[in-house]
Amino acid sequence: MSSSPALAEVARLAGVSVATASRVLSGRGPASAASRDAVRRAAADLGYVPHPVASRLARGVGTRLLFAVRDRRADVLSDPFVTRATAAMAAATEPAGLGVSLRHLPLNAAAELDRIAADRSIAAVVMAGHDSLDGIPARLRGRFAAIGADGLDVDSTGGIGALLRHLHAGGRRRIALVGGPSWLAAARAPLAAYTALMSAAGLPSRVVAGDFTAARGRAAARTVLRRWPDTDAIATVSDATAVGVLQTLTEAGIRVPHDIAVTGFDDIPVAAWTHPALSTATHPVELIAAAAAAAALGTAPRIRRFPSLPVLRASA
Amino acid sequence: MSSSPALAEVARLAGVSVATASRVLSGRGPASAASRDAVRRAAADLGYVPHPVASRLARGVGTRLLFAVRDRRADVLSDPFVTRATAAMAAATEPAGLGVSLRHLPLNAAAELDRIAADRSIAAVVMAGHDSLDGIPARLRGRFAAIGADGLDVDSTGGIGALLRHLHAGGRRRIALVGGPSWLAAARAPLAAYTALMSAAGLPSRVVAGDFTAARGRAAARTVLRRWPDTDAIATVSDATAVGVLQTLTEAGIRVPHDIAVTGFDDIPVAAWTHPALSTATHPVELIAAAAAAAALGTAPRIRRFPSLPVLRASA
DNA sequence: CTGTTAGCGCTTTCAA
DNA sequence: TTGAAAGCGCTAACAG
Repeated sequence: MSSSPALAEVARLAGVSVATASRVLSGRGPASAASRDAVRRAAADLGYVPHPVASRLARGVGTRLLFAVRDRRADVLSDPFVTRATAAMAAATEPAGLGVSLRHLPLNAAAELDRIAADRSIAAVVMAGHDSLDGIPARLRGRFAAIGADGLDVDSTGGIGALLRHLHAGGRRRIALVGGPSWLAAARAPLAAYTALMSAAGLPSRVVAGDFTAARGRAAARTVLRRWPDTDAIATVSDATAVGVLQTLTEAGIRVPHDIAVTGFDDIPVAAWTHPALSTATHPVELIAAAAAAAALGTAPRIRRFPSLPVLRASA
Repeated sequence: MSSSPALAEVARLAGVSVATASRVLSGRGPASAASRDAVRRAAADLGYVPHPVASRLARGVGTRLLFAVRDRRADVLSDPFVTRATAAMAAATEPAGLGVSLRHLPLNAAAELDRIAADRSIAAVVMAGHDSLDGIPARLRGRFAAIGADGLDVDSTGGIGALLRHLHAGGRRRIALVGGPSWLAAARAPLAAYTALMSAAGLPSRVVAGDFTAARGRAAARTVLRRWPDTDAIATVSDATAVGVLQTLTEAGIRVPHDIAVTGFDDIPVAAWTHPALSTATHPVELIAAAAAAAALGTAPRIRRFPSLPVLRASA
C-alpha cells in the first residue's frame, strides 16, 4: 500500500505482460497502439512511478554522474566554478533519476581513474582540469566528457582577444598577463592568444603563471610590479585572480583603472561587486555544465564551443 | 573480462557462499574470522569493486540524495549557498556510491513532495527553505532533514546578536535590520534576536523585509534611508543583501562605515572582496550540508546546531 | 556461523 | 507485436 505499484501491477491492470508494459513505458521496443494506450492508462490510474534504479541495474548503466576535478589542491571542490557546475549538473540530471557525485583528483591519478572506471554505479564521468585524454581508461570510452578539452569549451581565445583589444583601444601598451597553471593544457589557448596579439601589435610579452586563486593573483601582481614597473594593464584568466591583483594594486596605492587597468575572466558574481567593478568575459557555466553532462551521458553531440563575451565594467 | 568480477566470483574463490561473502564485505551479519579472511583476500586478489546499485536495489533504499530548495524563485538554484551546499553533499556522499540531485520547489508544493516520496530512487531528502515540517509526506519519515529547521541550523540568534552588540559597542544607536522573507519560519530567529536586543537597549526597531538577494538589499537600503534618515547602521541576514545595501549607500554618497555601518551574514567569498570589506558572521556551510546529508541518510544524529561567529572587517 | 532460496523491479533475448 | 523466462548483482529471511 504505502510503496508505489510496480510495473507488474500496471501490466496486470492493462491486461498485458510486463515485457510489453516495459516496452511501452520505456519507449524502446515495438508496441501496438492498443497496448500502448492500455498501458499508459493503467500507469496513470495507478499513479505508477518508475524505479530508475531497477531499470539501470537491468541495463547495467549506473545511477550517478561523477564530476572529477583534477587539481593540485583538494580544496578546489569549493571553487565557485566547481560548485556552480556541480549544482547545474545536479539540477540537469535530476529528471532522469540520476545523481551527481563530486570528487577531487590529484594531478597524477591513473590508479584512481581505473577504480572509477571499474565502479559500475558510475554512469558517466565529467572531467575538469584534465587535458591529455590519452590516460583515460578504455572502459570509460563513450561515457565521459572533459570540460576545457574534448571540444567542450569556452572560446577563450575570443574572450581574451576581445579584452586585450579593448585594453589596446584604451591606449594600454604595456599589458601583462597572469595566465593559468602550466600543467593545464587548456591554459595554453589564452596564453597563445595573448602572445599572438602582443607580437602582432609590436608589444612586449609579460607573462606570469597563476592558478585561478586570489592568493596567486596577489603574488602575481607583486611580481609584475617588480619586474615591469611601467605596466599599465594586467589581464588575467580568472576573476578570482583578478580580485587578488586588485587587492595588491589598491594596497600599493595604485589607482585602477587610471594607473593600471585590470581584467578578469568568467564573470562570477563577485566580479560585479569588487571595487572597482571588474571588466571580464562572461561564460555560461550552467549551460556548459549541462552540455558536459549530456555529452558524457551520450544524450547530446559531444562537440560544443561556448561564447566568451566581454563585459566591460569599471576596472578596464 | 572487461567488467569487474561479481560477488559470486569472490565467493567461489574464497570457498564460501555468496551470502557469506555478502555478509563479510557489507559488514552486516555474522562471519567467522576464517571466512572473513578468505573473502577479504579473494576480493583483493580479484580486484572486486562492489556494485552499490545492486546492493541498494536489493535493500530497497534508493541511490540518490535529493536537495530540495523551497523558494519563490526558481533561480535560487544558482544562489551561492545552494551551490556550495550541493557541492559539499555531492562530495560527502560520493564514497557511499550515492549521487545528489538538485531541485527547486515552489512555496506550495504538496503534490511535488508526494511525487518525491513516491520515487524509489530517492534515498533521502535534504530540504532548505522549508519550515512547517507538518506537510512532509509520511513516506519520507526518517529519511529527510531540513536545513534551517528540524534542529539542524546555525545559531543565528547568537551570530546576529554578536554583530548587533558590536555595532552598539561602536556607538551605533539607530540600527536598522533587513530581515529574511516573511514566508520563511527560519527568518524569525534573527528577527526575534534583533527586537529583543533593541528593546533591551531601549532603542527603536527599524525592520525591512528582504529575500537574500542583492537587488532586494538595494531596495531595502533606499527604504531605510527614506523612512529613517538618521539611521547609523544597517544589519542584514545575508551577505548578498548587504552587498546591495553597500551599493546603494555608496551611490548615495554615504560613507561606510563612517556614516552608516553595514553587516552581512554567512561570510560567502565575496564578503572579503567588497569595498569596504564586509563585517559578517561566518558559517560552516560545507559542514552543515554534510551534516544534513548524514542526518537525512540516517547515518548521524539529527540534531545539530552550528556556530555563527562574527568576522569583523571594514564595513562595521 | 553458514548455505539455500527467494526475491528487489525492470529489461531483454527468444519463440511464438 | 507479444509473452515467458532468464537474468542484472546483491541482500535477507530461514533452516540448519
